[in-house]
Amino acid sequence: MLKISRLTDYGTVVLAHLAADPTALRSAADVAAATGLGLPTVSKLFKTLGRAGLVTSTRGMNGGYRLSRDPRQISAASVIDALEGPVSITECSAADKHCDFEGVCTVSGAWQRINSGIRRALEEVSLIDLQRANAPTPNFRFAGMPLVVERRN
Amino acid sequence: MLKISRLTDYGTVVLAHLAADPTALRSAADVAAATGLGLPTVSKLFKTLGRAGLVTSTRGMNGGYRLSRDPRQISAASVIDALEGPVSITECSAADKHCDFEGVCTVSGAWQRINSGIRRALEEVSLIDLQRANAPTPNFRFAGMPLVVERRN
DNA sequence: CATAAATAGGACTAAAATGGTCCCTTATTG
DNA sequence: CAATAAGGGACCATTTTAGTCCTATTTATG
Repeated sequence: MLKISRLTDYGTVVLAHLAADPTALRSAADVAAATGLGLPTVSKLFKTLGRAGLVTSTRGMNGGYRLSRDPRQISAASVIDALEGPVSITECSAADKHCDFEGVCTVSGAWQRINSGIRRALEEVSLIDLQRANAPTPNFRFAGMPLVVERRN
Repeated sequence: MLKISRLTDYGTVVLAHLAADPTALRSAADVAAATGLGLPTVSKLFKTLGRAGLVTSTRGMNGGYRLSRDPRQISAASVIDALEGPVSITECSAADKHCDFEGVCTVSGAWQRINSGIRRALEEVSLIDLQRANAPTPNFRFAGMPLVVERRN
């Protein structure tokens, strides 16, 4: 457990896809087709990622999305921040949250340290790392026949 | 985000309480009273922690729970493992899970690294760290009058 | 030996989070 | 002005989570 949500996982997939060619402008539909995710889902992801400043969008015909900065500068942490809100292992370790016990419960100190450790691990990995080896969807073949891969959703 | 569940958080609280005196046998009711958590909740936690081997139980009158080993040997990771199942940041990075895309999606490599980083952070913190400074519930007072602290659930 | 105090196991339910879809609006191009 | 994108947000089904409760079992004790 201690999972990121499935949407966040998908978020890294679509971002990794953009990272493959950071200058290209890709429509949500293109990315959906390339990744096998549903268009509405990809759309929703990009909207959120746009608001968070990880991608920039161009509207209108021939519009689409591209990364707002070098993929090396986009960490797994920032993706999670964008799609799930700031990383904080417990409810009370979130910056703005307060539990009625915070005076008593000084367990929080250790959680803060754990939190930093986790955050460090997440900062250290960039989109480049996520994208590396995430080859463009290969064509599966069985005995020479192309295989159709089921969509993910 | 990237939170542990509330139950897991509570789990560390009750374990930290046991860690305060590792030799003492404490009933679920005692721990509930001391921590301000509900008895059924504490009970449920101990049952699960028992199955995971983190606490040993004694049944019958005057029974209760104690840590099964030195609190220094009980890491935050093991508590999470016990209450939420093994730490794995994405669904497919869990040992037994397989997603139909694992052939294609080599994003997984990076997630594995992230996972190890997180796990390391969680291994490094023991119950001792969680317990330290988790003082026995203080008596709050306001202008000399004792204050009642609401139960957490 | 009966009773009370504990844990053990698991069913059940209300509430919250999640994932996915859809609809309507706005912007841009040709 | 028609077609194609993104933007914003509502909506609903499903799953997960938290918390409670009921019944069985174990053990100390008067």
